[in-house]
Amino acid sequence: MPRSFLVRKSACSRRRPNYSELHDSSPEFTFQQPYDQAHLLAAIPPPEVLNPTASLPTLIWDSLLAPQAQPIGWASLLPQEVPRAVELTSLSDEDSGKGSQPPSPPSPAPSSFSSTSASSLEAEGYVAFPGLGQLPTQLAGLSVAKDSQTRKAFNCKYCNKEYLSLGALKMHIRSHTLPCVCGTCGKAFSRPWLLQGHVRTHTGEKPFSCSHCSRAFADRSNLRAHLQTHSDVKKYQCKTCSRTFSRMSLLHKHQESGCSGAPR
DNA sequence: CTGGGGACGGGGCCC
DNA sequence: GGGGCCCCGTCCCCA
Repeated sequence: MPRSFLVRKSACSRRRPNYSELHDSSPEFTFQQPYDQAHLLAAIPPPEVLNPTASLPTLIWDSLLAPQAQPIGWASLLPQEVPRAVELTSLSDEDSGKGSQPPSPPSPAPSSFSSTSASSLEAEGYVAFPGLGQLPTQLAGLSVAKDSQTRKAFNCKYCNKEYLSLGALKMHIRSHTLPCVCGTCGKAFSRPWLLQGHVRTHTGEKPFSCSHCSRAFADRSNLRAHLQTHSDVKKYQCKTCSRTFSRMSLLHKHQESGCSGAPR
């Protein structure tokens, strides 16, 4: 699915995504530059708490994921560096980065989503939005439908997508409201860890390093893709010519350009 | 044209 | 049931 679904690629510094058009204030999460280098260094957690490979499934290329492929330091730059955050309602959310994250100060404050019974909100015709308090269901873009049986279905009013659970819908709605805003460039994201990954583009932090070469990556997925380049047998194979590719997109390109059928 | 890196999205699993 | 975390996937750009 296109990444533009949530946030259309735009120069970060150019515009603030239409988050503000959906509601008018109080981003749930913000990051802001400049980051304190001392914090970046001091925040490197011990290896035992960094074990991003622990839960990786066993795939053909997983053997390449050596222990070095670990975050070498997630900068816990947040607590001191969110001067513009109106209310940092959930620090733990911010720590829930895309990759495995080092420990962070516990956050007793739950997000506004979880602080109120969804069902009671629903019953009252209200829905909670991060940083927004509660909005009338109609304004929030939430509609509740029932199928022909007894099971409830939750429809997003922004796109009419249907979900079977309120939780799934709430998460989906975040993709419309984009509550996580970068304090540096104003770009908005649906989830804290997306913002966290984005912040790395500002900080230059690259916690995921390749065990086979000196490269490091800010994104675990990109490391995974990179590891494919070290493998003779790559993950994606053309059924016609048996040629393998490191990425699905490359395989698609290969097939679209007309596979000759001859092995290469 | 191909390969690879960077950035980022949603779905789903697990706790 | 909700949130954290991870995987898979895609698009864009560049060499």
